[in-house]
Amino acid sequence: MPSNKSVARKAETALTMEDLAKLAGVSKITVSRALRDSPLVTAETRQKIRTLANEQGYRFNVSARNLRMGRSYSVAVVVEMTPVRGRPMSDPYPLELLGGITQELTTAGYSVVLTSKQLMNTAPVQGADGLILLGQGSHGEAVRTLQQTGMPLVVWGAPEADTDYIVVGSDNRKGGISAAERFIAQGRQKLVFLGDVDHAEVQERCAGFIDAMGGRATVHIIRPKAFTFEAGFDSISALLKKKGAIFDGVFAASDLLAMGAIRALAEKNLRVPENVSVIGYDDTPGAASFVPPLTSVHQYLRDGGVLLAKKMLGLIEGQPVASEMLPTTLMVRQT
Amino acid sequence: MPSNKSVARKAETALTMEDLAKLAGVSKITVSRALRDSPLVTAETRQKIRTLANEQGYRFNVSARNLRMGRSYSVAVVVEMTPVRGRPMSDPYPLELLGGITQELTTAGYSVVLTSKQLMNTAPVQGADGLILLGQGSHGEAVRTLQQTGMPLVVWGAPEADTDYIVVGSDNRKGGISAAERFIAQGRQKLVFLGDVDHAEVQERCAGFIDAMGGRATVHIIRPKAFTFEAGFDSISALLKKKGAIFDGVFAASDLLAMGAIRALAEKNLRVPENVSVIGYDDTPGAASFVPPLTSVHQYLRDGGVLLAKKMLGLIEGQPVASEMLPTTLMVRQT
DNA sequence: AATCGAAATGTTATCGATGTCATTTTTCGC
DNA sequence: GCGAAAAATGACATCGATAACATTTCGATT
Repeated sequence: MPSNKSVARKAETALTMEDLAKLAGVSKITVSRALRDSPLVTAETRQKIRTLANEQGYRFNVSARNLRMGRSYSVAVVVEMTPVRGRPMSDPYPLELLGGITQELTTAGYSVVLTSKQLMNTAPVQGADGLILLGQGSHGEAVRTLQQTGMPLVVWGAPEADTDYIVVGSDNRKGGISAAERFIAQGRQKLVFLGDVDHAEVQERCAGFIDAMGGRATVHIIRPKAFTFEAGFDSISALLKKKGAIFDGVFAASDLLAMGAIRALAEKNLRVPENVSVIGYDDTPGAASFVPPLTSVHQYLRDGGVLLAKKMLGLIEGQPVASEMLPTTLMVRQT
Repeated sequence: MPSNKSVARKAETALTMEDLAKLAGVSKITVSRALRDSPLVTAETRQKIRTLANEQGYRFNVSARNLRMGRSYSVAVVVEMTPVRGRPMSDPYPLELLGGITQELTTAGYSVVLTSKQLMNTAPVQGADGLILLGQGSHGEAVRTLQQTGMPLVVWGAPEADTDYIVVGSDNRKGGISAAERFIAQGRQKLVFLGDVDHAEVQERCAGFIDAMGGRATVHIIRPKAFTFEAGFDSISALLKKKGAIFDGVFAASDLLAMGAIRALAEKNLRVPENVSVIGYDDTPGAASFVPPLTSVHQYLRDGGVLLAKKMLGLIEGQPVASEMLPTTLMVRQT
């Protein structure tokens, strides 16, 4: 049974490496080395000191190391934390990215400091070793200003033309292509793309989709403003009312749009996928449990977060780093 | 036009207070005081030093202060950053809370360190001045362990019986009451509550709702497992198929449920609100732009975040702090 | 057994800001 | 205009960990 020495100590002032050193009968630098797994210390003494540290409930003082090292071992992440019009409700997505980022950076010994555009000039952000930007859509000028500070910078989103900062994003073009490939395999002839192509990412999906179809089918584009169930329902309902509007496949820019579309089709007694095949985007939780289970393009957001973090670590360590797009996977279900 | 001295300096080693002191012809402690708005320094010299600091692009060294002060001036926030079954899609809600927390803490000079349950025993979290827990549902034993560390602790959620930690949450009971009051004012007689009452927060809403009705109407409870549009649609569709099931009001535990309900009613040509009145919960963005605009119980999540942060700051400063529930507001629209 | 070199450990100085106490400057009453 | 109190400023030590350099210990080779 372990002693409760450590608990008893809690009230007292915090232990330092020097205290441990005295207890172990060594110098404090040896303690430092032991706790950092330095090869300059015997496996034996390392072990001795580590167990001692545990017993005594030693807590490493981050500030002291940071001061000495001239680094903060922290990365600031800029997130939009208020609901944004246009992508309502459907968005646990920044959270998933954050999950990946946090996991990777924390494991590497960095802390993740959350911030927003408005708070960027506060000391903790200014003092961070790097900056990760999670925007939706374009960043442009804001990024340019940030680059001038020389702080390592990584951005989530779609790569833009003439920029030289590191971008990590989901390959929307390939997402569109994978949807097209499925429709080709099914021999669909008259297709509908459903989504606001003013949106940069949606634009990419649409372009990849059309290019991959390569004229094997007609593609009619409908551009609802929102990404919601409602918008999908209404768009397809309206389309079905027009006589002569016949189609056998729908590729939607979000799962909610796709679900709305399916509901609209069902109301007109069109069967999915027999009459019309439908593919959604995002593979949100809920797609799989929808009735019928929705075929959807999966984005690896958590992996995206991990990748953002890895790029950042690379930049901090001065390694060569390049932008990268993540693959997508078409999750084939029953639509 | 401002000089670019500061830009020129960037490449060099960072400025310290001592450097500023030399430039200003004072001692470094005076610089320290000036930048902290200490009353021990003349308004004049303070101004002089501040402008100098700006010109030179001085950056405060957080680590040095933290070491000296024996504090980290950081608060760790524990969030579940993977999608959780049961509350799919519908959740930008931790983000809104985070927004409020970040705003308040950062403004108060603290940094917000993001973390997860798995990463709690890493140094940055261990060294934080406090811990905010954003869970959904119960915390129980986990909280108890944390309390033993003596670290200030604030939790988001519903207050539980025999606990003594600080809780901030939305007053679900009052949310239910406000819905009831509206139905009473409208003279509705046969009501439906739509939501999974196994969920602690939903349970509260339902209880408040029924208590406030005080027998003025019958309340039939339907408990879909999910909070989705789909679930709402299916639940109400099924109910409408049963003959004899007549009702003139629906109170749903989420906006999506309410929207699904409305769609189901519309399919049976029941008019909202003439035949059936519907009230949702959360007032998600999208509720207002729904057709028809949805009446919903608004939760002040951002304010919730701010309040969490304020309680935390209070705890850190040793002030007496109590748990608190936030009010809700019934946003009356057209349903 | 003596010597050399590698391995292990120790000593000292340092990172930048701030509390404590000492010192200088200013203010104000008579 | 002098002295005492108040206001403003400064010198020094300090927080805890680590890099650079110094020293000791140990092992192997001849």
